[in-house]
Amino acid sequence: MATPQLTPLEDKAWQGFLYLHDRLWREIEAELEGAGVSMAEYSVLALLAKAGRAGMRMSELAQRRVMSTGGFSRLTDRLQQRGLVERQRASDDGRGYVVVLTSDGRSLLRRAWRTHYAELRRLFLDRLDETDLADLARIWERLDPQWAQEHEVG
Amino acid sequence: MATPQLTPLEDKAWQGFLYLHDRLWREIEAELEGAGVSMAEYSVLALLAKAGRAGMRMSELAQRRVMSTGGFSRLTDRLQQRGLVERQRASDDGRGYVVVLTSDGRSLLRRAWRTHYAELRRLFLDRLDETDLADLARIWERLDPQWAQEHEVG
DNA sequence: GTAAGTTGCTTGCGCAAGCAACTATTCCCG
DNA sequence: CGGGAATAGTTGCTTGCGCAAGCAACTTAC
Repeated sequence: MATPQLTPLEDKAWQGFLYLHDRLWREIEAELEGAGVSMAEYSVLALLAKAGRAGMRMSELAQRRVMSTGGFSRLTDRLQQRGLVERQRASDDGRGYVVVLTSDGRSLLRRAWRTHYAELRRLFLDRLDETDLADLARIWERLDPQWAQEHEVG
Repeated sequence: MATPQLTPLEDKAWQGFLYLHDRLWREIEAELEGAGVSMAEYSVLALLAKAGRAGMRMSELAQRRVMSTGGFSRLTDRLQQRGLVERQRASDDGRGYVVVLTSDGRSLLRRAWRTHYAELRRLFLDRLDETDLADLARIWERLDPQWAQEHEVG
């Protein structure tokens, strides 16, 4: 049996996805270093900001960040040690924790956001138009309808 | 000054990019484990296969893989120790090496490719049509014209 | 031809993340 | 209810990677 091949278009679509993700991630992370957070940390803080006072469960955060619960437990440790985040026992489930942003966390996030936003504009948003963004959104929906549903504009 | 906000569409396009990359990477990597290579290793072998007998310079491979030269040096060590790859002194520059796939490397890659291909179909290609792929290719070009040029279909 | 600087790769060190084993709590079913 | 299975999170260990310093080979300027 002959090994199947990717068409040039398939290859380009896939390779570009891998390459550009890594490149943008690295560049934004390098800039964020000035604000004192890694991309991973930043994105957790951002999720928590959206969650507000209610906070979010460890496990859900880990899932959204696509990382193991073990790894996430340590990430939370670091944020907590720096006073950016609090663990609160979940009222409805004694096994779990709800993670909540502290006011220090909120203000660090505000600072980091400026950097993050500037880089995002420079590397991503400024280079794409509405159509491109809509195309991307449609593609992510096709690749993971479940994710898309949870990110419905409601 | 008010902090600028992302529009819902901008947010979705960006978050989906981050999330889907990580999810697909993880799932494919999990399957590749059966073939005995990580995604990072796999993609180096694949680059080398394309390069053929001529091989590729360490530095170029590191760049394409978006990793540090130090990290790549170790990655090459691992592949070389397993006999999948050879370092050959570069004839035109005594500091550098050219990395070349061995026949063992080639046959491992062939096996890994089947797995990789199946997963890629399942998670990515089967869910998108030609238009989607073309949209992606166009978007990668806009995000990094230089990369696109190097990946010209010739 | 030699000194000053650059580039290609390697190496010591530290950190962040995964896995798997463990604890504590909750759920499920007889 | 009682006891086993499932779930939430933590911890010990391992691994892969980045950073920065180092070495050797190349380049440029004088």
